[in-house]
Amino acid sequence: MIDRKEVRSLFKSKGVPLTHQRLAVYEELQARHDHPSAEDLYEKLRGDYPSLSLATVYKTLQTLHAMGLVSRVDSPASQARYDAVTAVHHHAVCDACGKIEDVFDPRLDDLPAPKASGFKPRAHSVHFHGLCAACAEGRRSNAARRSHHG
Amino acid sequence: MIDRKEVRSLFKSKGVPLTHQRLAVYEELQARHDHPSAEDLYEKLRGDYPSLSLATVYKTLQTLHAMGLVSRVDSPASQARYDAVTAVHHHAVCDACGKIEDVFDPRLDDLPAPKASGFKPRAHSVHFHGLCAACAEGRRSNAARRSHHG
DNA sequence: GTTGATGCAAACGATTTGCAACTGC
DNA sequence: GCAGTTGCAAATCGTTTGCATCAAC
Repeated sequence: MIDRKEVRSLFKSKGVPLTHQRLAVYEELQARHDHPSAEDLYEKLRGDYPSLSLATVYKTLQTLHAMGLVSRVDSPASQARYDAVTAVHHHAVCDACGKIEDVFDPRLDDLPAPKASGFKPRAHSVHFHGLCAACAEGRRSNAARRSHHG
Repeated sequence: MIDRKEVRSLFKSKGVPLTHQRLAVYEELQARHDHPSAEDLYEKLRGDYPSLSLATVYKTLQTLHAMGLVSRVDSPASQARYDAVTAVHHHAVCDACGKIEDVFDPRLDDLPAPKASGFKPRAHSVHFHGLCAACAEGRRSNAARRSHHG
């Protein structure tokens, strides 16, 4: 748990201005564990910050994510990607070019089920994130694929 | 590998009309392993089917997915969900209500890395899919959250 | 011949962007 | 005071939908 003082000094150390909105979004996110969306946070924080805009929440989440203070659940890919392989398998996603490779490894197919809270698992999948061979070598041959957000 | 004859009889057995477009999308998807998006498929198939529309590709992918012939990579969630927990952890996603629960289990944190193709893994996460306690019991207390697509 | 799929264009929801006003440092 | 952020509204992107036409069975 990172307290307000630490947050303040982390922002300072990175030279990023700490605004009320940024602190509010971060503290709200710290206070709950239901993985809210940008919209959820906006609706909640509107009460305390009537002038807050949804665009600011989005920008703030990007900032916090870039600083490593928050994580995004699921893939940041905005487009659904399809696969004719329906057998159990997993994926390796290149963070640089967005390429998705299939990973077949029976050791990944049988993982301990989540114990908590009565969840009834039906399936699972493992996503590796890292660099594909091409990007790791520095030849950015696939880089064109990804329309880098920023 | 499912050949054209099997595809035809599978459609017939389910009473789903097999159109040229559906066969084309499915065979294109079978032929490649780069996990194309709907748009990718559309651009590729335009050459052979100049009258093909993007909407048809989307509808066809839904149909194929419903029949279990293709799988979607990543989560079908359309909204990004955030989390102030940046430590290594995993997620259990309820297919009925969309609720996301954190899963902490050190046995999931150290999985065999993908061996193939020179991929350099940096991190990974496991997504369990199934039913949360509430939905498994039939009380759909959280169902409102999910604006069921269909 | 019927039923359901296609193609088109408009609608939609999530996210981003341009720009003027404002605020943290 | 200045650089960088905010708020607004419009733009953008992926995806869905309504409806008339057309193809599969």
